[in-house]
Amino acid sequence: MTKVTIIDIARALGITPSTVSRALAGNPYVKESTREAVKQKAKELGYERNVIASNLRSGRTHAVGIIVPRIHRSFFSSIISAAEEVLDKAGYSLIICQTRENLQDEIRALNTLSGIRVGGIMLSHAIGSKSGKHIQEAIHGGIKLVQFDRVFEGLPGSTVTNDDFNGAYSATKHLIKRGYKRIGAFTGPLSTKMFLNRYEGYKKALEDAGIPLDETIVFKDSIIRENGYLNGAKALEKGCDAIYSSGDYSALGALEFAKDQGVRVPEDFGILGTANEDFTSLISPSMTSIEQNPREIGTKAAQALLRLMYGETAGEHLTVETTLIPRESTDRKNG
Amino acid sequence: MTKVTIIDIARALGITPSTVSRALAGNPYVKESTREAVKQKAKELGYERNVIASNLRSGRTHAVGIIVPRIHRSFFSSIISAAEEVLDKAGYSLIICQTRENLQDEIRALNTLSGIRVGGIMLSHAIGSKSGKHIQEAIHGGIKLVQFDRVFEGLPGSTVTNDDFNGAYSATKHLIKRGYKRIGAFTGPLSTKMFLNRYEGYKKALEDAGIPLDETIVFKDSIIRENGYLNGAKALEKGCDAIYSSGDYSALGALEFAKDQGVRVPEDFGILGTANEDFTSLISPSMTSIEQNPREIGTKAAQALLRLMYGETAGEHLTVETTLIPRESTDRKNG
DNA sequence: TCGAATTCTGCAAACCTTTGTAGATTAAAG
DNA sequence: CTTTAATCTACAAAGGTTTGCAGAATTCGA
Repeated sequence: MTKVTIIDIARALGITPSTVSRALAGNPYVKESTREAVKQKAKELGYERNVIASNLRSGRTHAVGIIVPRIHRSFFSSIISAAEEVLDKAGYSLIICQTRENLQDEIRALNTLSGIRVGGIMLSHAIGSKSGKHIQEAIHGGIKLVQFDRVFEGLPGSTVTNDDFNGAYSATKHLIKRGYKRIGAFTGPLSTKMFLNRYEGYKKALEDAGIPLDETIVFKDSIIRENGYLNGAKALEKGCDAIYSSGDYSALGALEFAKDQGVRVPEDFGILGTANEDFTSLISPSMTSIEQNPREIGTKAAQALLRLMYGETAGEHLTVETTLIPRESTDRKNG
Repeated sequence: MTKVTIIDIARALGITPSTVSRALAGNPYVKESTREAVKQKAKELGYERNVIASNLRSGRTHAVGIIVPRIHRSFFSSIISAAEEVLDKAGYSLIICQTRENLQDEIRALNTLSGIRVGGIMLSHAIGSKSGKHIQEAIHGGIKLVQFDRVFEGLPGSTVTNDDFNGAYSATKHLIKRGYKRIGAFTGPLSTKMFLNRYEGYKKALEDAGIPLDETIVFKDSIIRENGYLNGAKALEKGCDAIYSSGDYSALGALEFAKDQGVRVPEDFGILGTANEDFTSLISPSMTSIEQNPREIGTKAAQALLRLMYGETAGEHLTVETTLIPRESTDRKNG
């Protein structure tokens, strides 16, 4: 049991706890010789500062929370990993909570963190969470907020999101450059801002290349593998020679359909996904994908949170660029 | 700023803080009507218990730490995810730390957690950590320890590991049943207990089937994809018709070599990996693999930690069974 | 109706650190 | 040798909760 306190040190040296506290805290008003003696004795007795007591005095923990839908999704775990590195260096501990896409769990997590008196919260909200009201309520008492990836508007604090428009734009442009002529799109519900932005990027790239938009080859229910398979069939039927997909799994579905039908990829059919999941480099043919750079999202979100807590900003909106990773599934000789 | 305290509630009701505290804590000695009034007033004033203060009084945080090499490795993030669910239900927060396989970071993490006065630590040690000495030192003061996956012997507390012997045994048996006759093994350094156990399981399965062990088709440097490719070549050269691998990535390498050479999988060459990485179900042919059930490891580790903290045990050694996931890469008609 | 048992509540200390204020000591200046 | 300034240290309160002990109120049996 370690229970050496500054009182023990003070007693051993015949001085008071306040002096010991100041000596340890680096207060310049304490004599050098005293400071040395204190440090010496502290080490000798195996003193360990009681963080809880010092937190109580200051009213705030040296911890921050991160709330994500699912920890084990590679996108989120990469963000967490990067954020942890930044926060650890700054002397903050990271408390982790997951919502399983569920509003109730999100509220629970917010309450827990606010109860612990964390200095701030990094949040990517659950699908089941339809407005930011409960978040607004939970972040009283000076708790700072950084939203990343999935963002509600109208909340205080900072945000970090991907530049989805440009990601989709450069993806589509990549397909055009490779000589594909009739490029279909896989996307999700356009009510979600992220999907909308990607769709806009896709449209803009077509427009800039003088290719008319054909809404019959835009598939707005393509976020899972099965639908990718089905919509891949439809796309081929409608004469597409390439697909830009908002996700890797739906792109994989289309790839599987093509292989099943003996359609050659990339020669006759180009496929490009989004997220750069691990498997994209491991399957055959390997799949071109848009890397979202989750580590950078995590780093920026953590740094933004530190700035909020230090009072260096009242809120900022950061974007993280995406990176095109070209692979075999679009690697055909220029048209 | 929420700064309603039990003192405010007490004052508003004309009673004392101690009664309020007891009422809120569910102490049976407080009158039902008083308790109701307290709860009512607490809600009315928006009271939020100051966890820091209560921790200071009790000397212990309602938090536990988890230390892993890398958060974003799917095996570990699944463990973390499952552990979080158990701990959250029990009212504990989970603080996350990563070592990046580095001893220095591991020591830092241990010190941080011990400084925060967590109730316990779940740990899978870094490769760079060669003995448990620094762990021993850090877990003074009643902090409980659960080691999982990578375990040092001789430390207090509990452990949770896979049943590697049986996993390898049933994997090898699966290959034998499918009619493969000459089964090679991919493994890592046998100084690591985990690899040793798997190797023993492989040997036992051969022995039970009356197949003599041939050390020339045991490849002890096969944990990465590249070596899997190279050793896949050697194995085929030596007449193997199947490979049991301690990892999925090296198995993938062998699979790629077979495909490059036109060797048919599973007809002429069976391949079986370990870890059941995402990609194993996504590649073609899909790969049979040993699932390690990381979620179960996480669940058991968290439960074991709770039992330690509640004083229900002084230490236990749990194993998690593995599960064979049969897929195309070994799916040939019985020889 | 009285005493004892039971149920309930208050007092005050304890958890350990930080910090404003005031007092003490030393050094420098007159 | 005294005054002023500069440097250092002590005192005590504050931060909010929990809990052992004692005392008050209530209930019950006799």
